[in-house]
Amino acid sequence: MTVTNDDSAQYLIRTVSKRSGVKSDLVRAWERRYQAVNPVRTAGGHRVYTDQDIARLKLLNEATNNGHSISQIAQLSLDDLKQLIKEELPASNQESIAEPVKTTSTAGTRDRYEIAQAYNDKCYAAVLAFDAQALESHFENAIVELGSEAFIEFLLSPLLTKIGERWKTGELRPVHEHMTSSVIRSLTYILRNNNPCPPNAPRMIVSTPIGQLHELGALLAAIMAELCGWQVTYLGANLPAEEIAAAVRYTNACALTLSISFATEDNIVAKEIRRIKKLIGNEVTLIVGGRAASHFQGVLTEVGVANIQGYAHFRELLKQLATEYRAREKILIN
Amino acid sequence: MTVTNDDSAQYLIRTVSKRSGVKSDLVRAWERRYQAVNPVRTAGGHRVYTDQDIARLKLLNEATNNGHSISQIAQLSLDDLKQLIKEELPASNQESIAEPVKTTSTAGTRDRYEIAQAYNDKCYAAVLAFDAQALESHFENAIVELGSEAFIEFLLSPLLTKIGERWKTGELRPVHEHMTSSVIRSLTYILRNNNPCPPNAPRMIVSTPIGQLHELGALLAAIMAELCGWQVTYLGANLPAEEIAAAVRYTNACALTLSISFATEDNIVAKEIRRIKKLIGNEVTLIVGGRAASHFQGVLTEVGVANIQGYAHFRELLKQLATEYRAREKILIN
DNA sequence: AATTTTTTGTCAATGTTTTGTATAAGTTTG
DNA sequence: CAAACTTATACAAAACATTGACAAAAAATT
Repeated sequence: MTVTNDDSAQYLIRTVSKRSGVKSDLVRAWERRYQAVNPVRTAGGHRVYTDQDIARLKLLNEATNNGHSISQIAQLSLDDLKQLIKEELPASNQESIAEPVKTTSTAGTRDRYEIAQAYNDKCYAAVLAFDAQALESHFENAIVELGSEAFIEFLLSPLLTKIGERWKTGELRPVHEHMTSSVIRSLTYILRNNNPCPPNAPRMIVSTPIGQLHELGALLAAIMAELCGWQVTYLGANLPAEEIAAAVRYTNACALTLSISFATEDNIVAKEIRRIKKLIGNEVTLIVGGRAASHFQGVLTEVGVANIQGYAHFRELLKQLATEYRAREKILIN
Repeated sequence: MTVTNDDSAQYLIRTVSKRSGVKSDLVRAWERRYQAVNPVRTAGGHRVYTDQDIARLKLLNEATNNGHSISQIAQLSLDDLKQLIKEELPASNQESIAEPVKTTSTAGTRDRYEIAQAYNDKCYAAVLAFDAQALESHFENAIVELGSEAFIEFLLSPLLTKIGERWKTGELRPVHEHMTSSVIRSLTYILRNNNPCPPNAPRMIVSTPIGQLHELGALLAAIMAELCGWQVTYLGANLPAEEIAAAVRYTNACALTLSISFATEDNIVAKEIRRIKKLIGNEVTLIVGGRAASHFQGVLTEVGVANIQGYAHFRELLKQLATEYRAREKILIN
């Protein structure tokens, strides 16, 4: 993986420093002493870096903070570095000595937004070109650079919206969406490992009712819920009410999220939602979101479902519900 | 997880000390007096340790605390040390998570088969219990312990067959399959990373024709193809002929694999296969496999498609085609 | 039981390496 | 021209290495 990335070098050293968190002097020192990066030069000799270089420096920074010596890891490949960081995570709970947890000089919200913007363009271009490898590679870098939260809020969420729109205009075909969701599904693995879910996390099922073939929205919901501390079982799209309800029962889930991104004229969706509600009962919180959810406002209010109003709203709801259920769980135990 | 076979992970002594709980001076003393570890050195003479060294020192520390004399145990192997610790505390504080002990020397085929057998039971139990987390965890361990090849041949392939069978008898519901494929899809990431595809790999599209909702077979095919050196774009299940053909065109794929695991009475599948063949032409190799593929033998021979006869057959075909296409590519370049 | 020997963890002295940062003087860029 | 780069050299704090010594604990011997 990550074979081909955008090789187009474009950043000067101050940008690289700002984004990676490594001071300019140090970037040069690492290059001089250990060839940690190999930027090309302008005609005048200024260093020009690629996105990969930034990701690389960011990882090197993190790894050195974790105790690796720069001289030893400077020449590792991007993949090896990622591996290295990943292996660090489980070790952190073994720390006997209190460590001065170094605040990784995180980019400000403003910066992140702009970075995400740049990634957004690249990712969309990859989708349009049907280049799954490039898409995955961009996503990987973006997760490293932005962190999971910003990745979802500033990149994934807008990107999926954009894809949805372009699909309607005909610029994209259904396969584009399939390919994209395929890439994102395999990325789930990284995101999950970045935020290992707490042991007493409440469970949630995420799916799409019958007739709703678009799974990007559901996928986004699943990822967001995981990041908010839920233990999510994602089922994919287009499932009958009975199946969804069975999954809720099996997992003992306390919430079910359905994504509806396409407004159909028939009343299948409404029917399915009613059936689902009946099957899962009132103990399980039913959440419905998606671009076309408001089209079914009638049924939603009828069965008493909160319609999600965008990213922030959903996130709040998830966090609130999670603490609520955790509290309830505690009472049951005591 | 946390498999310690990464030779690239290199730490200086302070980190080793912090992680293992053995003071730096003592680490050096143990090395000097008993060769408890054999760190390599930097050009300047600093000791550089691996993850294994850390694990080793951790165990040595624990063992000495338990009353063993360092001189006696310093040279024991990692496995022996683990054994030692285990015998000491039968049920007290089992703090360390049971680790999938990777035998340093590669297990023989016979062993692997048996190991896979054990995992098979565990995995199926997880599927039955609808426990996605457990399933993912078992898969992760199995990949480490068996290696990608054996994982697919001895575990994944039989497991999916079993799931398919049990689904027919009604022991499993469709959701079980959805959950399983969801887990496997996110696992794709690991497998891909284990076998980075070569730069000049031939491209393949994997999907399922319309009406075929079962994606496990396709997923398995995709994973196998990736392992055989293909660059695979997986599209999921239930796609119309036009979409699949579009994907082939976009990616310039030289092969298309379809999985058919359910024999329908209507002739939609036959129709779709004919259309696909027409759309992609003769330049693109069309491969059809799956439990129910033989049910459509008529169409398959009509359009000239090889029907896959099991794991080994598919694997051979993949490798053969890959080299064939790579050779053709070379000619085109020269 | 008392004495000697060995084992083992810790420390100190002294010199070297690593590594982040700083300064100076020249060059490129807009 | 000013701001931002460049190279080259320098510097100091932190970390590491080696050697040798020392005392408590454990084991062996008398």
